[in-house]
Amino acid sequence: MSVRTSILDAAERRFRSRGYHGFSFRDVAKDVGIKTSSIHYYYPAKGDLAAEVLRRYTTRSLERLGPADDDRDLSQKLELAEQAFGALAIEGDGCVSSFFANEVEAIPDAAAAATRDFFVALLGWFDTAFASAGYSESRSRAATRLSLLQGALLLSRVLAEPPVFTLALEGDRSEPEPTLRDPV
Amino acid sequence: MSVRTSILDAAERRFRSRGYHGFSFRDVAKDVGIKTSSIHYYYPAKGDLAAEVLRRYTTRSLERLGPADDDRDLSQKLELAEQAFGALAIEGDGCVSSFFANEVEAIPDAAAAATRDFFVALLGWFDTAFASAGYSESRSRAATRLSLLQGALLLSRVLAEPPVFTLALEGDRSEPEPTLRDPV
DNA sequence: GTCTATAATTTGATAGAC
DNA sequence: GTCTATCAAATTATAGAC
Repeated sequence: MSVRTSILDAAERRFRSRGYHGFSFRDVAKDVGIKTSSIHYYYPAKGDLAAEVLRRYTTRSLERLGPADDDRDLSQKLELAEQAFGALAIEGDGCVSSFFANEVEAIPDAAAAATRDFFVALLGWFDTAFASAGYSESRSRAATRLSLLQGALLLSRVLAEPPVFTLALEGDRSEPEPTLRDPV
Repeated sequence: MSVRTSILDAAERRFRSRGYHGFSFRDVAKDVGIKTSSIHYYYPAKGDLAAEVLRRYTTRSLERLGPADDDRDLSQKLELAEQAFGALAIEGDGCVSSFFANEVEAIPDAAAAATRDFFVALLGWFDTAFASAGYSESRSRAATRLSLLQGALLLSRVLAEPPVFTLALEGDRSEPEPTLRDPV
């Protein structure tokens, strides 16, 4: 595996577990077994490294999910997405999303843009999946679905209890709450 | 208003918009109009300041929501919670939750503990609200509800579009997706 | 209580040898 | 490409005068 890839891998792990400002070039250098100046050789600034990690993550995520408009069942697609997020919950890491969510105003422009691109891409994927299955209001359904997955991941991470992720998804399959769906 | 309170207010704003490591004592000092050493007088370490901000936020949130088991309708309670999170979405700030969600492993113990306490408290509030309304599986419903609100807030923040919050909540009120609720 | 001054460390980043 | 050496700036935090 190339040094470039090793750097990306190590940086991704650090970004996911500690946020943008939660680690330094030294940490990554030590992880990879090189010196900090070598990281700068591949990625001039920390923001460049972050943006590249995010772009790779977006690509990988979309590949894992597959086309949003192919002939698979909607349930199959949604379940796949659930599994993808669930895997992150078990690893105990955050998603790239929560990644820089709170720090979005405190990171370089390139990294912030890549973060937004990730959300736009995933929201679009869910939107297309719902629309191609014939559902109306596909965009709000997409926003709901993505929000639920993100939030569930957040909870399981903060509470350090992966089962919380499953619990949150279970609640979504219970009988609907009439009073909520028909507000007074 | 006391200096102590001004410090907490300024710190809370900074924590919410930039994360734990996204600002320095200098920023807060400048916000308040004092010197950094004065902050240390009230809060010896940054972790103490963070923990206090979080504890205050938890208390304030619970006060705003009111008792989870009083005789108000469930829909009324849920709507209040929705409004509370929605207000944050409009302000463009994150919730204390997303606060340190991703950084939870990179912040002092006291702050991490206070972050978890917040989630436990809010999860408990929803749980009690559902249970006292006679709903079964109140805990999974609570996890779902809190996840949805957190995730919707996250999305609206990253996409810098407060309406996304409303959109995500709307999707939850649409007709359920049969295939999802009855997985193959 | 608030300040000045400063310590001690860490940070992202650069220059240049090999 | 990877290293050594180093920089300038920023960071949390402390000591002590007033």
